[in-house]
Amino acid sequence: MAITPIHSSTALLDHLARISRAHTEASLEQVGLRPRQLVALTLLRETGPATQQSLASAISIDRTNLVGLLNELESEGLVARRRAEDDRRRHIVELTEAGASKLTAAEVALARAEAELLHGLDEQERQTLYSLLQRATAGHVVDCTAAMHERASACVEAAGDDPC
Amino acid sequence: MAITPIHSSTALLDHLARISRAHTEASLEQVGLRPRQLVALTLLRETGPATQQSLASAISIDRTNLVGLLNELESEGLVARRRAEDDRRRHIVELTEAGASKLTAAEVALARAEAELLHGLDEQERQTLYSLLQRATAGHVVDCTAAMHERASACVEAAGDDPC
DNA sequence: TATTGTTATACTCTATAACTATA
DNA sequence: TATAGTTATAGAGTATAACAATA
Repeated sequence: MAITPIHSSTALLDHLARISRAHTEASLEQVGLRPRQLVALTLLRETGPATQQSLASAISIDRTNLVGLLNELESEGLVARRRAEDDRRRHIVELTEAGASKLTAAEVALARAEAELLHGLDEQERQTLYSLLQRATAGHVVDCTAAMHERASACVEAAGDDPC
Repeated sequence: MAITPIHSSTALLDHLARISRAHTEASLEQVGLRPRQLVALTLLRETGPATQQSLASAISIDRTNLVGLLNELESEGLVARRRAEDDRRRHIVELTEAGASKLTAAEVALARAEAELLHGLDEQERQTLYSLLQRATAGHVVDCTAAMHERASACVEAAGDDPC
């Protein structure tokens, strides 16, 4: 039985993400989205409506930078902001139908570039990678939706250092 | 047999890489490395000595930005630059023993943060993810080492749009 | 007093163009 | 003329501090 070597996925993740951006840049630009906008729309679809603060922490960008990002998306009608009724300090952000359509269009445009990115893997392995990425990321965003903000304090107590 | 849904790993990759950076930032800073420096050292270890241009394309950063990155690494004795004998325009970059040690130290420091990042996956799944990432990235860097630069023209013809 | 969203701003990262030395 | 490395610099991305509205 061999000694388990040090397997740092950190560098590989950073590396592959960078390669991915290079490959998908053209496809995204063609649709008119930037990488973080794609991530934001994807997360809004997966988790539903969210406050700006929960969305910011969920996609790991600063809340101050999310403002401009949402301004752009909102001006294009891809997301909608409304005041939360129970706490008028909060904005509830949600994906519009146009946003969902654009997201689907982006994914179609990305499919080819992504196949090129992952040409070293066969179809089943790509499914496995997707599944693992999905579950790995899900462990960090699942409690951050707007619908759950009432349970925020309990969440923080339960999760320890998870800032959602 | 179900229709295969659109599985865009692009957003997930970008997302997880960003979460990863947030988690590993402290560990890396503690060792004194930045993310791209970690990637550069890792790739130099995997592929051996490389020219700056091949290294730049291999880790997907601009060759102009690689200069400053290598200046820092070289001033700390982590990498060494020497002129290529057969073509004095080229620099051959290689990992020093100090660089290899620092890389190992970084990986040890990262192990804990990485476990936290991937807490949604069990040990076998983490191994699978690592393996998939490694093979996915290997498909983009395998022909870019300095030892292969003699075969560069043949490589370009064979690989089509691979710019190495 | 604390929190949400916002603005202004400094800092880092990335990409483009031009220069040198070698080929 | 073309290429490898370098420099300078503009643009995009990111983080920090302060403010207004609300709790």
